[in-house]
Amino acid sequence: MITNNKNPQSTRERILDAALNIFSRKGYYDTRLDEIVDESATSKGAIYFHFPNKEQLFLALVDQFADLLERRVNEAIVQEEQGIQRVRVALETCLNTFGRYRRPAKILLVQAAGLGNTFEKKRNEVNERFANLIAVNLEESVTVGDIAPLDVEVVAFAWMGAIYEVIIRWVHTGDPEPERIMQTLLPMLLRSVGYEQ
Amino acid sequence: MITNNKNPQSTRERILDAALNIFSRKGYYDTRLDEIVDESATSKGAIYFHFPNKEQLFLALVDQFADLLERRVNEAIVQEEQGIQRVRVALETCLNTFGRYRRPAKILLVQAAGLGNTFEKKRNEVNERFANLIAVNLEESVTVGDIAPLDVEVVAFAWMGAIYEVIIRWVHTGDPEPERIMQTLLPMLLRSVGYEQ
DNA sequence: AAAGCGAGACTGACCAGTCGGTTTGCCAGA
DNA sequence: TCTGGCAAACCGACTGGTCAGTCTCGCTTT
Repeated sequence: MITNNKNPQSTRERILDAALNIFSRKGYYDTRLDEIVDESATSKGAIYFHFPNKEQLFLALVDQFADLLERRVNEAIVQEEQGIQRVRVALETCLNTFGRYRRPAKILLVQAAGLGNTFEKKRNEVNERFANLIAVNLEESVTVGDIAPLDVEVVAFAWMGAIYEVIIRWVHTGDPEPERIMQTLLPMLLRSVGYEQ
Repeated sequence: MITNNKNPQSTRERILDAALNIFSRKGYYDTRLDEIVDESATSKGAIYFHFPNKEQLFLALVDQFADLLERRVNEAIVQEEQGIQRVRVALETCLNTFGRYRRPAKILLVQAAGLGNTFEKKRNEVNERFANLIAVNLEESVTVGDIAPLDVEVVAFAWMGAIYEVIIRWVHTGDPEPERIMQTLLPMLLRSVGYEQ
């Protein structure tokens, strides 16, 4: 396991790290590649060696975090038996993960919106992935009889929106704390589909 | 009421109209001022006579729509007596207004996010206005005894997020239709605070 | 004639992306 | 164990297109 670097982290990782920091702080358009170069202590050449362009560098971050989130949710879900319990742990895991990874959350939730059509496509794609995950498990909850039938698609998107907005606010202002979010949002969402804990 | 224009619409309005069209279609950064010039059949000079810069032109649109929305919600609310009924018509009015004004909605909900700090500030400001409106009326519902006590601040933001996300999806894809949104989202949100129609 | 309004050619800062060059790691052959 | 050769990884000065904003001029209205 030999690296060609004095630095323990690979160049690619250093770039991703720096990009995450700056993008999450300034947003896509206000971030200059040269800032990423400085922060990562690499060079333009290195960036363009590892990534085709600025856009793809950004999207790599989005994908990276979306993958992580999905993996965690799936891992958590399979432990539970079908029905509302799966829905609950899915929500818990999302909230937890966002809480633990504030900067990636900001990139995914905030910075990836309103950047033009390429980014919107990506955001839709990611959203659809998660909304679908929720919808499937809600549907199962209905089948299993945990909750009454409802329009799971709309509910799934509404839930995501609710989570996003509260998290975004927390990302911006540090308030309300994850603790409080968990205590209010989780029961509220479950109640919204007619499930009283 | 004499204008110095052959065209019935004032120049300022033509600019705002064109800007709305293009911004909502392409987003802030992908919109060229020259496109707005073409679409509005005016000139750079006219734009810079009426607006200090591109950013302010965009924000003028955001404000314009936020004002409209707030006015409508307030008008609707005063007709009802305090408590959950006010909450219900506030939601109804929001959903209705977004439904009727698709392009402005897109500007407010999508294009104003992720554009850097100036825009985020504005978005927060607008959000806070509406979240507060909701929170106040929820608080009253609690006082009046329509619903059990809860963390109205978190709920308010969660509701806004839920509405936003579903509306955004509709704006993008045309689906689900406002009808369906109304039928699912409204009861769901009310249920989330423990109020069964 | 002066103010109000608008036209549109022009400018210059900015910054993503390029490109010729260097360094490093690795291996084959002697 | 040295050597030379090669490619992958990396460096950073430079470029060229882009576009927000400026500026000068002209028309219209009072």
